[in-house]
Amino acid sequence: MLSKKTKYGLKALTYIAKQENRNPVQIATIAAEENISHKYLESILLSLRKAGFLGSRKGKGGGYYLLKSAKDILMTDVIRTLEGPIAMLPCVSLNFYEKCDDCPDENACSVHKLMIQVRDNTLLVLKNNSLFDIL
Amino acid sequence: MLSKKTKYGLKALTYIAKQENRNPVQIATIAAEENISHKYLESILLSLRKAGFLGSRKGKGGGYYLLKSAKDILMTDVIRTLEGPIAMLPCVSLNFYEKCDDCPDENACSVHKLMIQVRDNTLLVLKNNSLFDIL
DNA sequence: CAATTATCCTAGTTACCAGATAGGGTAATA
DNA sequence: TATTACCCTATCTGGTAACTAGGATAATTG
Repeated sequence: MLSKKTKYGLKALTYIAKQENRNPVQIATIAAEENISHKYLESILLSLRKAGFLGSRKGKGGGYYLLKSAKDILMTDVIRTLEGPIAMLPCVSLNFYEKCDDCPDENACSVHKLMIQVRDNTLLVLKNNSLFDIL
Repeated sequence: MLSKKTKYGLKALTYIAKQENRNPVQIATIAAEENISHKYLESILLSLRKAGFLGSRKGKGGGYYLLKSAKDILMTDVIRTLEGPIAMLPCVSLNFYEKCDDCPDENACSVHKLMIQVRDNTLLVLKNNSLFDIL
């Protein structure tokens, strides 16, 4: 299951990407329009800024804006930033690999093999979708 | 992420399915072989029995055994029993649908559409894999 | 029958964390 | 210099995954 954090983050990014002009969008605006808790959204946007997706400006007329083209923001990257691993098991994660306590040999594990298939199919979708694609 | 419950359940099922004969397998045996907490596994196998995958026999020589052919036990069914929804968002779940609090119109939600794609691709894999296939 | 075996069932416990909140600090603008 | 809006750290709270405890119940075997 995707966390609300990731869902909110994706919705906020699309909201910002949808703007006609390039003006920064304020947290309060997004929070109100997308029905997200203001303070919670604040922390999410902060993560997205630190990860290099967003830039920000303080003061009057400030807010958040995209740092790259929507076509260059891939779903895999956003999800890995906010959610963490995309795989259904740590032992099949490409970016957040972790060994299972219970498996002596993961190549012999039937669940492992199955989850690699799931992972690859999921990645296929997420890699081929940019922020631009989901607008 | 898949819970350990589901992972343990799948491993236990494959362990039972691997038996040469049709003799019941004891919880203790599976727990030891697969490095799973005995008591925890007990509750998992109970769920699988109630869901109709396993049968059980008490007393000496008792244990758990498959109620259907391994080919008729689909990954989708096992996962839905132990894990719940396969989809990444409640609003795109086929079997555990739930409306999102924040979305007034889910057909207008960009995340919603993306997650439908992910769900369909995941289902493709899980539907085409039975217990027999992952042995 | 009685001893043993192994499942059945209900009820905890513990630790973690997602989601949300609080409050002031800091920088930019007008 | 007043206002705006992001920046940052800390904290709270409810839910739940993972695991544990202990006895009841039923089947087998000698």
